[in-house]
Amino acid sequence: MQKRRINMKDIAKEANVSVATVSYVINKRKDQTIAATTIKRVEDAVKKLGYVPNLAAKALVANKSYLIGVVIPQTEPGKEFMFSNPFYGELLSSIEFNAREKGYHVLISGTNVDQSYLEIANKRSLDGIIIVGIHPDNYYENLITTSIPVVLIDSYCNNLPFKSISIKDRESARIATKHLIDKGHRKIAFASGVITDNGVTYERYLGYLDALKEANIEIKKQYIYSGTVSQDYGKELGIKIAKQKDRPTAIFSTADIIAFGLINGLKKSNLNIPEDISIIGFDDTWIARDCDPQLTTIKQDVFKKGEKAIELLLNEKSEENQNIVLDIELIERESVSKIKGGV
Amino acid sequence: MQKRRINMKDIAKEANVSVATVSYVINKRKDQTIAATTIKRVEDAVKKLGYVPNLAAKALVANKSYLIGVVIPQTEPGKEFMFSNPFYGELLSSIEFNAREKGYHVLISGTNVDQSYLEIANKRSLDGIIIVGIHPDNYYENLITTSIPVVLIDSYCNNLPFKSISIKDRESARIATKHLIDKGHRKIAFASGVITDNGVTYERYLGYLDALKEANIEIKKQYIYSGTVSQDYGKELGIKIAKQKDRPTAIFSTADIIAFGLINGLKKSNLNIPEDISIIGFDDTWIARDCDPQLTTIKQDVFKKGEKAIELLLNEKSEENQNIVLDIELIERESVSKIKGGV
DNA sequence: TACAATTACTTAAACGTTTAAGTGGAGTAA
DNA sequence: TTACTCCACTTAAACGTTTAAGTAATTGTA
Repeated sequence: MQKRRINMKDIAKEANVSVATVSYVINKRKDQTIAATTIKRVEDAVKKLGYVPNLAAKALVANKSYLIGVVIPQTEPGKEFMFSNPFYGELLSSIEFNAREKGYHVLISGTNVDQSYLEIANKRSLDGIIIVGIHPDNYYENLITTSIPVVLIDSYCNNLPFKSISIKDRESARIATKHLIDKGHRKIAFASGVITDNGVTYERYLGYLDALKEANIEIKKQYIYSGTVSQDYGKELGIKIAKQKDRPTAIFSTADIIAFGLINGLKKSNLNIPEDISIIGFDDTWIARDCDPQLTTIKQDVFKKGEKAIELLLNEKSEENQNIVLDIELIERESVSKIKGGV
Repeated sequence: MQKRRINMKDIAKEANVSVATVSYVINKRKDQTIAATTIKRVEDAVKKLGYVPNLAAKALVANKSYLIGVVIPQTEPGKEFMFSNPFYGELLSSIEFNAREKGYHVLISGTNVDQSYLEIANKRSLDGIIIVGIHPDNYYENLITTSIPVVLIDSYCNNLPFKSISIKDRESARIATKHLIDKGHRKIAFASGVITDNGVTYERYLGYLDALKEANIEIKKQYIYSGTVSQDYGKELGIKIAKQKDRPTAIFSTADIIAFGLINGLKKSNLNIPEDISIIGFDDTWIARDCDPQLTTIKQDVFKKGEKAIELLLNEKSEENQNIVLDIELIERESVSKIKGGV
């Protein structure tokens, strides 16, 4: 025999009050006056019977689920999440932590084909959706039609009416590239994942170009590499670059994990880092601290990214800035040095 | 003005049938006979009005939420998930994928203090809970009281009545250690995270001992290291081992990520791998493929682990084996060699 | 021809909350 | 004394489903 769930009715009976009173006590409603003795009776009954509210019922009447959907990029639809890049795992941790602080829970999901994620969101009456990273174009179009609040993390859909959190992507790429230029480098490569219109990668590409232009360095197509955000691509690329005739002396990589692969590939090809080639990464995940040599990189505050996302999503006050841009910091470690025979 | 949600009543009106009929059509109930023309009318109405079912209402009446809770270990309660170990990220991907295949969604959560996770589970009427890895002891005791199905992944609470998925942890550790012995090693170290009673680490420790005993090798306390499952610990340990007087010639590490750190630490101390020290890892995550040298390791099928977990959780047929043990495979790469001057 | 079975529905209660509106009674003001 | 305001509740509808039970028309069987 299935144990019946204890509900408000049971509490009401036990405390000798009506169900409404129980609801008022449990929700600590300020606009209702309840006698202290009654409150005590209800609270005792809750403890005695081990009452746990039924969120489904609450969701039904309030049309509010206390559920936040987080969409994480996947290597392929239906395949692995991009947790091989530690950045996403850390971000998810932060989102979950901050959501729970405010009484919300997190539903995860990968990129879906067509509008099925919105269907999930509606079915579940999600209170908000956080979209991390870049997804197919039509993904965003569908999103516009929903009345569920959306926050975009790390994508540039400036023409679309979404709240967003990002960092100074273009500026940070400029700073990273300038750091290499300041060390005397002029043959500077750019290594990234796929460059898409509304992605951070494109912004970082622009920042890279900015720095070169500022320093009057010619932009060379053969120094611009783009593949996937993975150690595998980085390694492959490292080996390729090592073989290249007019080799770059420094590489700006848009992710630590690519930089990590680059180091592997270059070292495998008997090049020394930073003596032969300087490398700068992006994100400052643990990978950066555990490369050999340790990675000079652009640090972003992942925890804050998650925190702000939840804040923005749950905040109804629309006076607030709807597009938060967080600061970054250049962390100098061992993978960048002055150019050989440099000034 | 907030757009009102389209519900079954609207569909019923549009299709000129009762709400019950709509429900029967939408749920494709085999035990109900509905005229083909009626089905068509209802389906057309659904499309026309863009009806999306309300899962909260469904959950309320059915006491079923189509929601599965996944508890992921955290570095500290309230801190980051252990996604720095890629194994957990991959596992979560698999769980989410397989859950969605069956119409369920995944709610993530970290380890919580006291019984609050169960409270969440009850509030949400979760249809199942998957607990990944090891959690504080009292965590499991609380879990027993619930009527929600629980599946444990990678923990050994044999005395507790939970379904579980694991691999042959003890056996695989024995195989790994034996592999080192077969290569002529006799000074074999064991490097792991914290060894807890019901954890995989303890089982692997036993397997390590099994192999040594089989080969009549004396067990030396100074060869048994345990810290945290992180590259940081591995690196620190590598440096420490390099300085040690009677250094081991091989190390069995219970996680690729520790092995990765070990390689870094040892190389930093000017030892060569595998020439000076052989290393074998565990899990076969991408880290194993991208160490330099590439890691010999024990491969486990992470996708299958997630798949079986969902299967076991959702399967009511209790005739089935309630403790699934998956196979592993030794993957030989570059980090293990015959002992120097060996036979 | 009578009645049983089948088909194709409909009716209405139930799930566990929230909340607007209602109800007495006590206290206060005129 | 009457009227009004608080206080401390209660009543009952509503949220959007599912489903057991009921019904009316049609078909099948003896």
